[in-house]
Amino acid sequence: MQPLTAKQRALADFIESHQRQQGRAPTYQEIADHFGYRSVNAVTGHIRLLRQKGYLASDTGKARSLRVTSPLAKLRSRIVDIPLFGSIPAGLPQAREQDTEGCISVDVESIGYKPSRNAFALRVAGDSMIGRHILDGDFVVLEHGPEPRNGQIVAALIDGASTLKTFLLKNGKPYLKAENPKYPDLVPAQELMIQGVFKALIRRARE
Amino acid sequence: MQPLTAKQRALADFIESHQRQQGRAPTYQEIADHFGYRSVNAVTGHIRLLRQKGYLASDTGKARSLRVTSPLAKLRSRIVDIPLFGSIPAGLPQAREQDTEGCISVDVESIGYKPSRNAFALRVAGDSMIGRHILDGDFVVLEHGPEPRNGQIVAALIDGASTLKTFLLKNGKPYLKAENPKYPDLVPAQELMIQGVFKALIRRARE
DNA sequence: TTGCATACTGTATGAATATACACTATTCCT
DNA sequence: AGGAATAGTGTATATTCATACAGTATGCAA
Repeated sequence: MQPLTAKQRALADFIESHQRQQGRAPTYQEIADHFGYRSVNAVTGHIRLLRQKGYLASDTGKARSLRVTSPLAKLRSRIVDIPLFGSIPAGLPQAREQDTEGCISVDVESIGYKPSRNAFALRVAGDSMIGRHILDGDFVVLEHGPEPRNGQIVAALIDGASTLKTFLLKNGKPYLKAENPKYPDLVPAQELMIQGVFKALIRRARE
Repeated sequence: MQPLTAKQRALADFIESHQRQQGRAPTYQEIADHFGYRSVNAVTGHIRLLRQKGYLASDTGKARSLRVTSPLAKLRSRIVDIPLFGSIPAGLPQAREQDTEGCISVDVESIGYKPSRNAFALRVAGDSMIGRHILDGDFVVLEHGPEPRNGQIVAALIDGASTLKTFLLKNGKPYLKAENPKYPDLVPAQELMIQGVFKALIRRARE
């Protein structure tokens, strides 16, 4: 790709940040206003060059159709928002709207699967799953609904709090196992509410 | 929030998916076309109701300004794209454009810090960092540039391949330590290229 | 039945928007 | 000095687009 001049890079950066912050691309007029141009044609010229060099794309005649063709944007796929629950009191039937403390946003490729509407995220409290390399403070993405298979990690409601455990089948009976010797080993999974199956994990570095 | 009718939900869904796939919100005409309406006013009515109920926002008079006010979208912050390198041969000066195998896209909140232009991601190969609970196949986000502090996890170029190690200072001298007894313990960090400091981790569930 | 909300068709209009044409100034290279 | 590329001002215009006005039809509750 041909290099950009300073002005052209500034323009491209502005278009990209406007797109992200406002949710829509700027118009030529808005670009001109931002840079203090008294003529929209100052913008037109720059855009033409940016397009020739392959940094911008747009549909002729369409309003607000400017797109920065960053090489990364091409690789990015669909971004999904997964609600982060502080606590899951009971059945989480349609709890998506309530109790949402935050939001995990990742693209589908990054977490390796396409979350359904029943996906949710939890912040891990405690080190009961350290044997499976899940740490206190990690964020786990879980899928609600599917029947857990032997050995999968699940979130279960135990004594009013949701806890991560390994789901085990022993002689056909489901058990939950904590992956830390400090915790009681096997809990019969009878009457337990399995809230979700572990799908992905996000960890932040400690400072 | 008041509930939506089936038609209204379909409309909201279309607006959202159009926004995501095309990068810009649809016009009233485009919505009408998509649903086969012969009049744009069919759309106008629905939009008015969606706005009244708080599901949609738009700036009057602005083109393509429809925004779905999903409760999650409000929580989502800026999404950043981090290039995923297959391998980092040498100094990674401005290697962002090349060698990019993929793209990790997350919002800033989710990974807990704002990546700079020097951030990059690697797929972990091997279990040399299992002592720090980083597994084979995990994706790690690293920040290039800052001087690593004692105990931080870094990616270093050793024998032509980048490897994760713990950065240690012993008597003022920098060492690199693998967190697995199977690996040689301390490697003098002299002459080694520190490529980045560990900032975040993304793990997919094994199937 | 009488309303009332939803779900449309059809027409119209002004503002928003992209984009072409005509020029000037500056910088950099030859 | 001359020419090309970048960086602007100013004016104009055909679309695109949001939105208002005037209706019709249907289901649903009082």
